[in-house]
Formats: sequence, structure tokens, C-alpha cells
Amino acid sequence: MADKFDFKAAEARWQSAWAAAGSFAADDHSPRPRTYVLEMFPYPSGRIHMGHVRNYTMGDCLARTRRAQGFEVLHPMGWDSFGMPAENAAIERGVHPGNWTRDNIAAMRAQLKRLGFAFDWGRELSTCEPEYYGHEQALFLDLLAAGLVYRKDSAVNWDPVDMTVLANEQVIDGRGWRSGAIVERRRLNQWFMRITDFADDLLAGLQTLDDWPDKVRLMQENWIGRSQGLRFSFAVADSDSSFDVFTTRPDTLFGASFAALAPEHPIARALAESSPGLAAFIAECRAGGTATADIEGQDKKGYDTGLCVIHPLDDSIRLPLFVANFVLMDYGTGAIFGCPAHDQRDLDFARKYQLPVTRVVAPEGEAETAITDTAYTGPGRLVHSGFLDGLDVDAAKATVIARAESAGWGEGTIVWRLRDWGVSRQRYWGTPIPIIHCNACGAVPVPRDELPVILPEDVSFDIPGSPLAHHPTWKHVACPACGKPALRDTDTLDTFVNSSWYFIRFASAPVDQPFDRAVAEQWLPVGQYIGGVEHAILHLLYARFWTLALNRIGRLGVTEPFAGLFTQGMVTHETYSRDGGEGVATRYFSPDEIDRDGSGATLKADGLGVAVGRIIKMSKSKRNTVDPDTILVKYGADAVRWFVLSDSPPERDLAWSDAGIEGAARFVQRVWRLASEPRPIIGIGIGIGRGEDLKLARIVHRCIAAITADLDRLQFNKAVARLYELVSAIERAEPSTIRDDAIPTLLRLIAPMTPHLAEEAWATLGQPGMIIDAGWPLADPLLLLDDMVTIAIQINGKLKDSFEAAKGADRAAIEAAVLMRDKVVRALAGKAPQKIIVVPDRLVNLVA
RNA sequence: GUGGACGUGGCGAAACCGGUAGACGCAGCAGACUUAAAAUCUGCUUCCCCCUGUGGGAGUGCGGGUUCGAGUCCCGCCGUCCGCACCA
Repeated sequence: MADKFDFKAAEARWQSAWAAAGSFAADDHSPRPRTYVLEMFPYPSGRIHMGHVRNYTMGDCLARTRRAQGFEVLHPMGWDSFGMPAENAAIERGVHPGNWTRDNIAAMRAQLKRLGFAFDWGRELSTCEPEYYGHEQALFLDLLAAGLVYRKDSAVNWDPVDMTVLANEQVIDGRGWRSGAIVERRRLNQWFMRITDFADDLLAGLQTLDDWPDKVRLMQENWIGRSQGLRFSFAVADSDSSFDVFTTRPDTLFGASFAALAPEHPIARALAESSPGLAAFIAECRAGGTATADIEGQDKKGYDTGLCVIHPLDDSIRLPLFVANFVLMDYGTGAIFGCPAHDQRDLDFARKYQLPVTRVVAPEGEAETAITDTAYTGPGRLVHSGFLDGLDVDAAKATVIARAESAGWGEGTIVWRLRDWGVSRQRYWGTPIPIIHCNACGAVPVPRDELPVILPEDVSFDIPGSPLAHHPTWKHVACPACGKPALRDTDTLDTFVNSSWYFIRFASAPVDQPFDRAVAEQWLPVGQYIGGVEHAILHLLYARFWTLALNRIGRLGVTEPFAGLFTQGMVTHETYSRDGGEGVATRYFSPDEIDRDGSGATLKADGLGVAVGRIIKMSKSKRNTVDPDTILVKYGADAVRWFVLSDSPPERDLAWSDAGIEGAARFVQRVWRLASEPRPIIGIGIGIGRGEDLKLARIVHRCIAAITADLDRLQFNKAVARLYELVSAIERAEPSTIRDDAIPTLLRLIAPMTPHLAEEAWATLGQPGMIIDAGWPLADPLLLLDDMVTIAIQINGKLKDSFEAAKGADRAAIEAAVLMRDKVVRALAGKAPQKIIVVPDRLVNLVA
């Protein structure tokens, strides 16, 4: 009996063997075809979680497969190591963010190494180190010089107690998450990146990304939000002021019954100075506006300014001008015209303030149907619209735009939902913005030879507010332009900036510049990028933007960073809980406090039952997490890797279960037995020439072809099923030379998934070298063909029988064979079928 | 509200261009080996009916349709999940 697979020894042995051989170092000068496999790099929060394990196992499996197939593979790993959790740890536990982060990185790196991932550790980077962010500062200045970075006033969420800016997610019910203080909106002067300059390119580029999920492309498309319409000017009656509005429905202009301004609109604010009522209304809107999501229930509210605007198509028509809470300052022009009959919001508003509702678009044959409480937004022809009457909607839009342009009061235009990216953060743990503010010279870039601007580590978190702003000396510098005393910008860059170009730095990381264009372009774009859907919009959009921006300023010849994108599902687990009773919070228990059997679960501590709840994403608050380290010690890296690739399709959620990981561990041992079982001694006529096994050879080659195709499409679960079949077939086969060959072939196919097992078994079989260098098996086309096929027999589309026939048999022979089958004769009861449909080598359908 | 995805056994899932639904795994049941257990191996496992066999019927969320033939295509519902959310 063979020994059990000693995963602990094998993992250590092969991980150091790969490291010693430099097996995963990507060679910039390789003559082989290149491919770049990348998983989204982690934030170093402290520990690897199962979601990481799943993500990196998929990438690893692909990287190893590509390497075996002869590619020079770039498969790097690094750390997205700036961010708020480090600052929170500093505030809560008094540890320095840098120490906290670097300790976490060391721990997580060790965890990743124990999982045996084929990373090129020589290219490891950490965004919180000056060797990385210094180059980011240089690129920031490049973009500034190119006009793609600018400064403007912008509103932020300000926590008056913590004296800090809050992200939207940190504002809960209008209060700071930590202080509980009511959040104020403050206007600060901040840096912006001109992503809107690329709105067109970002949208058009999506069409070229065939290997992206449709879902993500659609989400980005909606986020960019292109609207085509008319921008025109309303003159305010009896005054010289006017303002612009944007509409996608210029055809409905004759249905207008009011105009409305956003509460933050400059004209509204100007009017408020002489109108206490309006000022109060604007203040009221601002109070309600902070809580973002529950706008749903909010009523349409308006304030009648008493002024009128002049209708652009007929200056005898005057429309009342309102300030209204549902008009957004940051979309379009912050002002609208209201056409109640054809816009639901306008209709709600008009009903509330008794404004006229005039239908101007009518579907064929329904011209005079009155609008009641539902606006009509469908197609139709124009009515009650003067020179537009009888035109369809599209023709009417074009006619109005043409008239506006020739008369000079408006123009056809495109409006985007996408807004410029504010990158200033009033935070410590981030990339310092390399700017010096001088009273005389304004915002002056830090000279290139003074980069990097190093984030000082001797800071205090004792007083509220930004440690950078409080630092006694750091911000005080001489202006590089005039030499007078000046101040550094004490803001840092949004962490999304760090992740917007790291994939380029992985491809090329010279000391003296962000990247070498020629070297980077050898690897880019990333062939396969793998990560969670939660980054479908922001990270992926920003990275695309940076790539386009670097392209525009001539630093990079690539326009899309990620040719292929895959978004994997989450790792989930059952929850275990006890209801605390009235007024007491539900208690959750972690899986290792629980005994689970088929029917229910009990708590180990007291032997009493607990409720088994829904299978949801692993989270600390529901205590349904499983620590990869515990699993690794108990079952080994290969079992974990095998399990996270099994069962669920990679894009769907994977439910973690003890039974599942145990099954995976059993399978690892099963494969080990195949390779390690005592083999007949070669020589003296025994053990060689034991004959052929064509059936097994066919199965082996079908599996090679199928597994190769499955891995190509990242369908790991299907490859896993095929490998089970192959193992099973080899186990059952009688000894033969085919069987002896099948085992190393199996090992090569399984190596990307369970690499330590594969190496160990490969060595045990006495195969030459390491399996990592053994290449990928190729399917023999001749063995993929079968000479016999099973043909199904249907009568009226229902399966009745089936039989074996020679592949490629002709119709007449097949028909004759079918008509002689007992069951067919019985079912037809003497009658001839009306029609016989023959699908070659597949089935015959008799229509009775 | 709006855009999208999905819905197949006890569970996770397969099923190519419309062509034998449930591969493969988990759980379960029965058996072999064992003093016993673990491990391992073999067999069964969609549901219902009966004349219990080389038998019959139903079946992919529900209701229609197209087709010789629909899990797959079309129309209408229901449900679940995700994104966006007053976008003019």
C-alpha cells in the first residue's frame, strides 16, 4: 500500500525548487510569444481571505497553463497599500500606518507563497513606497502639464468633529461614521483629472473589448451616460439675464409649461439674496439633499420666483420660473424646461403646482387622449406644435435643433453623465500631491529633481484632522519659482490613482522613470485580467482613462489596458445564528464553533441547536468566514486550490463547505495513489509490451482536447469534471503501455490546478525534470474520432430507442435499420411514418 | 422606478449551431474489506404509475407560440440577484 501524499513536505520542497529555478520569472527578452495574466492586486488588510484564494487560483491556473503551452508569461503580484484602514488602525490602536501596512504585507506574502502561486516575485511592488508613488507624482505632473489635471472648487462631506473629509460611504444617515456628528458640505479647492475629455474614447473603446463581460461594458456605458440633445438659452423676461438649459426632447418644446433651476444654480443664489423665502427654500433643499439614496420618497418641491422666461420658439409665450429640488446642478446645465405631458417628473411637479399639461406627441390615432397621471414617453407624431405638427419625434427633434442653430439661440450637443475625477483627499496615508502653493506664484509643481515628495512618517494622529497639515515642518518650503516661503499641498491622491497604472509598472519598472515605453509595450495590454465585479466601474474606468491619457501625452502606444476581463463570483458560506429574543441582537457563530450534520447544526459549546441561515458572502459581521491558513494546514494547498476551482462556474458564487474541501482532499490522495502504487518491475519480460488499450487512449485524448478548451475559456469547473472522468477511466483500465502513458499525461493536465501533487507524482514516477517544464499535452486528432456512434430514435420527437451504428453511415441504411427495430415496429403498429428526419450520426425522428 | 442577469434532482452543476436532459462532484442508501472504525472499493440515487421490465407516463419557474423536434428561439407573467437611481 502506497503512503499518503505528504502535502506539507511536498509543498515546501517544490515551492523552493520553483524559486531556485526561477521558474516564474518573466523574461523581457524572451523569444517566445508573450502573455500577461493579472489578478487585481489586494489591499493589505492583514490576512488573505477565501475570495483572494479563489481569485489568485484562477489566475494561477491560467498562468501555469499558458506557461506549459509555450508562452512567456508575466504573472506579477503586488500591494495596493495606501488607504484608510491603515489610518484607522493608527487612530484606534496607535500603530503607525506604515508599520501596520508593511507587517500585513509580510504576513499576506507568506500566505500567498504557501499556496504555491506562480508569481514573479521579482516584480513585486507596493504602492505606499516612494519607489512607486514617486513615479506616480511624476506622471501627475506630466498630466498637469498636458492640461489633463486642473484645480477647482468642489463640495466635500466635512466632519466638523474629526475635522476631516469623509467619503460618501462614511456618511451614514447624514452623520460621520466615527464621530456621529452631522456632516456639513464644504467647498474646498481640489485637483481634478479631466476624464470627461475622454468620454467619447472611453465609450467607443468598449466596443473593442470583446473579451469583457457584457455586464461590465453595459455598466460602464451607463456610467459614462451619453445623451444627445439641444442646449439652448432662456431669456428671463423684463431683465437682461439668461441661462442655458439642456434637453433630449427639443421636439416637445411647445408642451413646455415652466422652467426650473437647481437650488445651487448661480441665478437661484443671486435671486435668494433679495428673497428670504427663496433663501429658506434653498437651505431646506440642501438639508434634504445630503442623504443620497432615499430621494425616492422625496416630494417634488418648487419655489416660484415670480419671474418668467421667454419661449424660444414663440416670444409671446411666457413660462413661470421655479427653483426646484429635483433639478441637479451637476448634470447638464443645472436648469431645465418642464414638459409635463411627456416627462413623469415634470408631470408630478405640474400637478402639484397646477401648471398646464399640454400633449404635443400623440401615437397614431390617439391625438386627443388627455394625459392624466402618466406622462407619455413613447413614439408618435407632433400635435399642438405649430410648424412641427405632423412630424414624427425624430424629425421634430432635428427640425428644432436646425432652427435653433440657424437662429442662434441654441445648438445640438452631447451631455455626459460622467464627471471629472476629483483626486484630492484630505488624508495622510496616500501619495503626496507634488505641488507647492505660493502666495505670489500660485500652484507650482515640485521640480522633477526633487521628486519623490516623501510622505513623512513622523506624524501624530492625536489631534483631529490631517496629520500632514499638522506636521510642524513638512509643509513649509521655499517656492521653487520665486524662493519665498510657501506651503506644500497637504492633500494626497485618491487610492484609485495608485491602481490606475500599476499594471504598467509590473511590465516595466526602471529606477529612473515610471516605466520604459518599449518594454511595457511588449507585455501590454494585459491578456487576462481577473477580479471582482465590485471594480466593474471605478477602477476599470480610471485605469482605462489613465491608459488613454498616457497615450495622448505620448508615453504609451496602447489605448486599452485590459484586453480580456473576467469577473469572478464571491465565496459564500452558510450562517449559524441564534435569535436573541426581543430587544437582543441575533448572535452569529463561526463555522468552527459548530457541529454540522445533514439535517441541522448544533453549537459545540452547549450541544443545542442553532439556526442554519442563508448562504451569503463571507463576512466578519456574520461570522461565516473560513480562514485559509487553517484550511491550508489541515488539507494542503492543492486541496484548497482544487476545491475553489470545482463545482461552481467561476463567474458564479462558490459555497464553501467542509464536505466540499474534504472531497477535494480525498481526490488529491486518489490521484496520488494512481502515481505511487507499486509498479511491475521492468525487465525479464514483465511490465513491458502489455498491449494496447485503444479505448483508454481515446478517453485520454478526448480529455486533453476538452480540458485545453475549458481552461482556454476559464471554465475551470468543467475541466475539473473532465479530470475526474480521466482519473476514473485510468483507475479502471487494465495494465497496459497506454495506461502507463496516461498517468503522466494526467499529471501534466492537472498540474496547473494542483501543482505540488503533480510535481511530487512526476518525480515519483521517475519522469525527467520538473513537470513545470514538461509542456502541455497535445490531443491526437486521430484518437478524437470514433468509428461508432449512438443514434437516438424519436417518434414524434419523443425518445423511444437508440442503437449503435457506424459513423458516417448513409441515410438509407440508417432508415432501414431504424424501421426494423422492435420498439419502432411496435410503436408504429403497422403504419408507415409520414416523414423521416435523419440527423447524421445523431438521431432519427419518425413523424407518425 | 429603471437597466441587466439568472431560474434545471436533496445540493453545486453539465448539456456545442434547436437534436438521447441531469455528465462530473457533494450528500444519501445498499454491499465488499475490517474484530471494529477510518480509509478504500462496487452498485443505486429526477419524479410518478403498474402487469417489476428490453414496461408506461411526466419533467428544465408559470402560461402561450414557432418547429419534425425547445432547457436552448419568440411573446406574456412570476420569482431571485446585481447595477444605477429625480440624468432633463
